[in-house]
Amino acid sequence: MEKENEPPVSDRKKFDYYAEIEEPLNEPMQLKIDKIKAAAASGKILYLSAFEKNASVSEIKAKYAGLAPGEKSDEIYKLAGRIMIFRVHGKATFCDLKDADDKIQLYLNIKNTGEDKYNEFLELDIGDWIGVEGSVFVTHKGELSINVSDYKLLSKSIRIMPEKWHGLKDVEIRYRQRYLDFIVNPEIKKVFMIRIKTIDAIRQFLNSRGFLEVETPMLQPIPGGATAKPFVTHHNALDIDMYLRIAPELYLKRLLVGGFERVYEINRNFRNEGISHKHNPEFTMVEFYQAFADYNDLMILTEELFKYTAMQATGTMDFKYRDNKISFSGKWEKISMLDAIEKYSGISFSFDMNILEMKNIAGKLGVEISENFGKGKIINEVFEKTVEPCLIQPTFIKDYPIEISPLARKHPENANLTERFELFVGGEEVANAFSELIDPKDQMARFSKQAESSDEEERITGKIDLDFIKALEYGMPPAAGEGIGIDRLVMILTDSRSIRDVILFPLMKPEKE
RNA sequence: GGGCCGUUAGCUCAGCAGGUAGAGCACCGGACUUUUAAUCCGGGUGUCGAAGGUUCGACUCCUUCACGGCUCACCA
Repeated sequence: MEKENEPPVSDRKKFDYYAEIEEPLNEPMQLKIDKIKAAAASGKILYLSAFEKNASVSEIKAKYAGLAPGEKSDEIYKLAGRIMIFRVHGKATFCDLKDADDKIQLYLNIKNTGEDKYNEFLELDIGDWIGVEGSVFVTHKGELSINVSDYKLLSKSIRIMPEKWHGLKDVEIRYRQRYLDFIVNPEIKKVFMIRIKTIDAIRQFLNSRGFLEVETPMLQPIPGGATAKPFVTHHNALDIDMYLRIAPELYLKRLLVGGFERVYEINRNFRNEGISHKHNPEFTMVEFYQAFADYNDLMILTEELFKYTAMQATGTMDFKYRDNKISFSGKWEKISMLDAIEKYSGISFSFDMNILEMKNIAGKLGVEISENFGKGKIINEVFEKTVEPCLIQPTFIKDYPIEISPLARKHPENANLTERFELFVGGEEVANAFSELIDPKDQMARFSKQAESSDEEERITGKIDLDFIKALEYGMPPAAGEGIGIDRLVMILTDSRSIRDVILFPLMKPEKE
């Protein structure tokens, strides 16, 4: 970061900020900087502290929607926004002003503003923030406009805006400089509005069902509740390593031990793994727990939650996602994992089968099986390969093998299975839930098995959280819990190709100097 | 991490069997008092992602690297 030609600290006052912005400086920017320097030298204030506006563009547009060409209002409005484009016609000028939700055309006429003010206006640049005062009218061509009588520069823009017509297409710049993306590609705001409304709807729904929103540690001494590599950090004063949480699960369950019956948390989890169009290192989940409920209760609740959320966030239950049409309406299918495999691939697996026979079948399907895979893991691999891509409409897959479900309660009818379901939409998993394991002895046994696993990743996350076991020893009520990946859900609701399209500031590798 | 592709002006993109680049928008100068991608006249503003190599000569060919996209593997 240090530059060789950087002046010593004592000379910093003389340091020319504008000369250091970028090297080399393009001509349009250089001219803007010259303009700024000249204005500053003449005592002009380029960055005001506030502007008292009395209307927004969308309010004006709603109020004067019925105005006919040639008609005008007597009322004077004060609006503020960013200049997006100029159309100069000699002694009259049009320009578009964009505020938070919409944009409106400004009209300046030298006769109305006076010569000095008019000419000064032409010195403004695209990107500048201004406050304007004027009346509403409709042009000959039918465009609702503001006839500006006075204006103020509120904040000066130094950089050049991307192109007005093609916008900003370079996805790298769009993700890195999301603010520019919002300025130039306003349609992306719809995606993020759906995200905002989705989270809001989930809160409303859970609150209405008596769930309490809580906050549990993101900085944890032992990361648990999922199988994933954690981010490691260090607490200086305590001189201990800490981990960013991979899931809130174990803390939310402690609250059930403490007597809370329904809790939820909406926030980030962090997993130190690969980045892809489906994976960002930090992602948002809602996780909730309901005492005295089992996974069947949560299937009913989940279906209601998704339907409510979809309607609140988008106003519809029918979506296009990639090449598929998805509908949240109607009753959602519930099918066990083994039945689903039989339904979609014709293979009838059972735990009575010889493991070699299972490996054989899996091998024929082209599923890669490691030596150490047990029956449950083989079944899951076959499921992912043959069934998952077919689950376009919302489908609950239930009764997962115990081998891949270390925190779920055993199925009462089959000790190889658990009371667990996942919800699939568009061929992808969006929710994962189960009747919770509440027997400390059983939980300890499963943690120990994980800790001894030959899989390195499982071992890292297999550090046993003895305090959690202790909590269970005080008695946790029967409960069911669920996690829903909000980024994934928003991707479906907005037909987004990449998780980065639904995250405001997705992680990007730092640009090198 | 593997494979494939991309990176040229502030933005969107051309270009080249190897002779150091050109359009539109933006920007600058001029005309224009209801336009809306305003129009008309004039002006190209560049470390062709970075570093090596081949060559008389590289934006172009080769190698390595960086960043990004798609895809496979793993995970949500």
